Amino acid sequence: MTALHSPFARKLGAFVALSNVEFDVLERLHSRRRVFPAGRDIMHEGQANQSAYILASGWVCSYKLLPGGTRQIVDFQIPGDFLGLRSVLFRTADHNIEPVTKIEASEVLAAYLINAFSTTPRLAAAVLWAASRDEAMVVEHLVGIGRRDARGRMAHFLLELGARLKLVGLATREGYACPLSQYMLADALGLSAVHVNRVLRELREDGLVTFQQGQVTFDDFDGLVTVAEFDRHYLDHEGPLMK
Amino acid sequence: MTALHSPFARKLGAFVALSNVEFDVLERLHSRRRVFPAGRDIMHEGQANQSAYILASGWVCSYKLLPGGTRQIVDFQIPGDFLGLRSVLFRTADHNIEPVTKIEASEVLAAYLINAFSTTPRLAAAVLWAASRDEAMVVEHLVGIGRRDARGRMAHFLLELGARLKLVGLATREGYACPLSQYMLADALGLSAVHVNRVLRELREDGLVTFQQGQVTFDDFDGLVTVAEFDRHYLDHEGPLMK
DNA sequence: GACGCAGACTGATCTGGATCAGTCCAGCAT
DNA sequence: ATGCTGGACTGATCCAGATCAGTCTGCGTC
Repeated sequence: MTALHSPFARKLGAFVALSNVEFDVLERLHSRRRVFPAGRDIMHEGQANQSAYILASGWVCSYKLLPGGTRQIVDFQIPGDFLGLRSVLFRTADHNIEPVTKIEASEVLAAYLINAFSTTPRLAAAVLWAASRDEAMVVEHLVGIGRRDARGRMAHFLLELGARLKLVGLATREGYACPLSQYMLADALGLSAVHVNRVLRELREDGLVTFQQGQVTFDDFDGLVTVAEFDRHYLDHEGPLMK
Repeated sequence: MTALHSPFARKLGAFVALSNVEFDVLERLHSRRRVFPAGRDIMHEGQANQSAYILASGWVCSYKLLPGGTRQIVDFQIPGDFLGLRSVLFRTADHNIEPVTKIEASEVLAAYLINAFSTTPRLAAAVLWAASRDEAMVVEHLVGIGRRDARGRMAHFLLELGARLKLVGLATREGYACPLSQYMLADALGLSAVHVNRVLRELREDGLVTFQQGQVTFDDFDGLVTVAEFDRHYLDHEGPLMK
């Protein structure tokens, strides 16, 4: 059953047990499918009247630029994730979105969404859940940057990404394919690219993880969990909440 | 008209122009009002089946603890803010909540909320908006910790708090009352208490802000905005979106 | 009125990670 | 074949902020 649905519907289905009608509304939500090339931003901070998207395939990152020229990547999105939901709610985008790879995404019209809430109110709760899950990830990211050292941050980041990808079938306990450059890791983790490189080497030399040629390999999963202080329950919400 | 409503209804009213019926539903949402003393946590990470609250008066902070013993304060909540919405959606709390002062808060039952979404779907959008606004603040906080230095972080933090408090009538352009200790600031900004003290002194000596005896005074608002790289549009969403 | 305690504050020292200034590839365009 | 570009990688140096080890209030309490 789940295999028939989009990653997005699958994700929401993990929260509320959805009826066929609700699944239908969901699938019809993403009507206009579009393809974007890697590297060129699809959304800019300050831009008004942006539409939101649901990511179907590929990776993107959301980031903010500071006047000083540095950037902070807030999060990466993978298939099934919302892109720019806040930008719709706020009428003007409060962050930038750049495809890391070529992506496919379907446009979601705000009016459509509100309308779906009226006809199928449980979807409102489900979308609220998805938004809260995103927030939880940003919070975890914040804690990492505020209180973990570079090694811990990197370890935690690689594990979290693994957990998220596993959920959509793109990772195993062994590892996963990862199209991120060390520069992007640096911008995400609040480090310099130079230091990212060193930390990655350390982790590799300690036999914990290897990140080379776009491939993350867990050499010692449990060891990595330890240095990351990774909470194994984080992100598994054990089955639908609302029946 | 707005003065008649709770801070929470006021906040949502800033997003959707609410009908009287909708206002009524909103006010009935927070039924059971409770009082909690300062200092003793009202929610613990890992705790199941927590209820959510809407803060009516006082300050609280949400934080996470790391195994190492350090803590990261994720955000402070002020009147009108949701407490622990994620904990309800996830069934188990993913952070701790500690009242900074004595607080009054009204319990919100999940079933009640879902029900309100069905009868008044526009409220669903409004709550989603409020949740997104919270997320936007966490994101800004993340960017600050990741890419701003200690001075900038502190300056930005004090300005943001000012902006939020002004919205509920608890601050002016001159300053505001702030019950936070330097230790709390440290835990929020990812700094040590010692360094918070020094940064605060620097900002005071530079004639930018004074934070003494629970009182924040903006000595040079524009100067502060400059060192904080504070976006003046951040957090003012210029009137109701949905008419 | 002394004891205990929490918060603000300070100086001295240490260190994680930034910054600077590169090299060394593997494409890929000319 | 030659140059160019972007990412991975390295060594040397520097500095923002942590840590350690205090002092100095004011305030509650026994």
